[in-house]
Amino acid sequence: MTAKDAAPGQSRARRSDPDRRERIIAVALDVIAEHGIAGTTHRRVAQAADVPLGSMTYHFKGIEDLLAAAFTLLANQTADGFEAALSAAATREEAVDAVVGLITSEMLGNDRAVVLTHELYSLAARRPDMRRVTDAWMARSRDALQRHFDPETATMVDALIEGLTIHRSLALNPLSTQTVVEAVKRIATIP
Amino acid sequence: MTAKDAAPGQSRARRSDPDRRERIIAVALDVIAEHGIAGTTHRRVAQAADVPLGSMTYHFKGIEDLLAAAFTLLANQTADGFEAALSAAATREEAVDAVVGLITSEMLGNDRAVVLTHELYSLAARRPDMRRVTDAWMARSRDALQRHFDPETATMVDALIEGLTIHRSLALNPLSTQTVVEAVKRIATIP
DNA sequence: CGTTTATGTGTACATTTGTACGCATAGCCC
DNA sequence: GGGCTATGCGTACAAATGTACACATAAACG
Repeated sequence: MTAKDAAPGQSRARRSDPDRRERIIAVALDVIAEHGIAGTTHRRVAQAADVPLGSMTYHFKGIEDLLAAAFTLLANQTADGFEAALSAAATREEAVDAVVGLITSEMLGNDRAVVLTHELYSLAARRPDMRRVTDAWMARSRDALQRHFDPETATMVDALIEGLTIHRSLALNPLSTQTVVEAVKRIATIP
Repeated sequence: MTAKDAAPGQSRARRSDPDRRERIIAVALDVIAEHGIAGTTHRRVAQAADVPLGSMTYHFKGIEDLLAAAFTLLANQTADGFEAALSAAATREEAVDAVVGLITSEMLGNDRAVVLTHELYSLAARRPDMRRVTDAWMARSRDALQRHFDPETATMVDALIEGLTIHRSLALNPLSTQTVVEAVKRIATIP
């Protein structure tokens, strides 16, 4: 095919913006967050992204393909932020602070992220191909944590982050930051 | 067409089946676990429960109503088991063991329960009326834990259960029971 | 036993869905 | 500038879905 995109000097701008596919994927995440997978249709995503319906079948093999792309983006974005926060920590104390920050921050804790995570997890539990997305995500998280904690503790911290994030977003009286700090410290402190 | 004719008609008359509604609800949970909310339709549930399609609209106001009933059942069943396990514990050590048992047992940890929980959470995050189901569930869990732990610790343990359950079901190399024990002990041990 | 009533079901139907595909059109080479 | 081709889109269509509703029939009642 004409996949030769190294046209020197000439901006190879085709008919429309080449970011269109990426934009559709990003918008799809918003649609999923608002309506759930059950309410995510080609037409709704197309309208939200302001592209014609035909663009959907042109850019994606099917609705499953779109979902896969969207959740892959979610996993990468989240893992990026996760790694960045933990890489910035130099000491173990700073690492604990970073973990607390991740839980209480808007990155993991906002409603959108929580909904999307749940949708992805329930999908991954049912579909093996989606499982690879969560596997890669968890592997990156684990590695980032192991920069500061021993493997077993890293696993525990990872699980604790998951649980605290969920409970903070769902609970009637959300956990205080104080409690989050205490919990992380208890887990991260080796007796 | 055939409705007006004197068709041979219904040969499978099942008049007395007072548990039919309950059975449909229970079966609906299985369908949700297998196909997700997105793949849960009146027809699929009807077929799984071996009832005619008409029974669906007869017993439920709509598909949303069915989902609400199903998730309410899930919450009650799970909370019952949760309370039972913790009520049986007499000492703090037994309570810790009970928590570990809940995480590693089939009640919370099997794939079906995990999928259903995720589906419920993502639904609850989007729909306020579903939120009441999760609220009641979490309140019961919290109370059960507070029979053995101080309020702050109970909250932490609750979140930890959530996170460990999820990671045990999703992770490539699932956490060992040994690690679960250690994590619960660290959280439940007040410094 | 005949009539009435409440309960349950078969079926039709308007919508919505995913997807395919022919046509239009912009970029590129001569 | 004139064609050629890849790229993108409008639209059509079959399948599936939620839901309403006219009927059938078991149960209750006299």
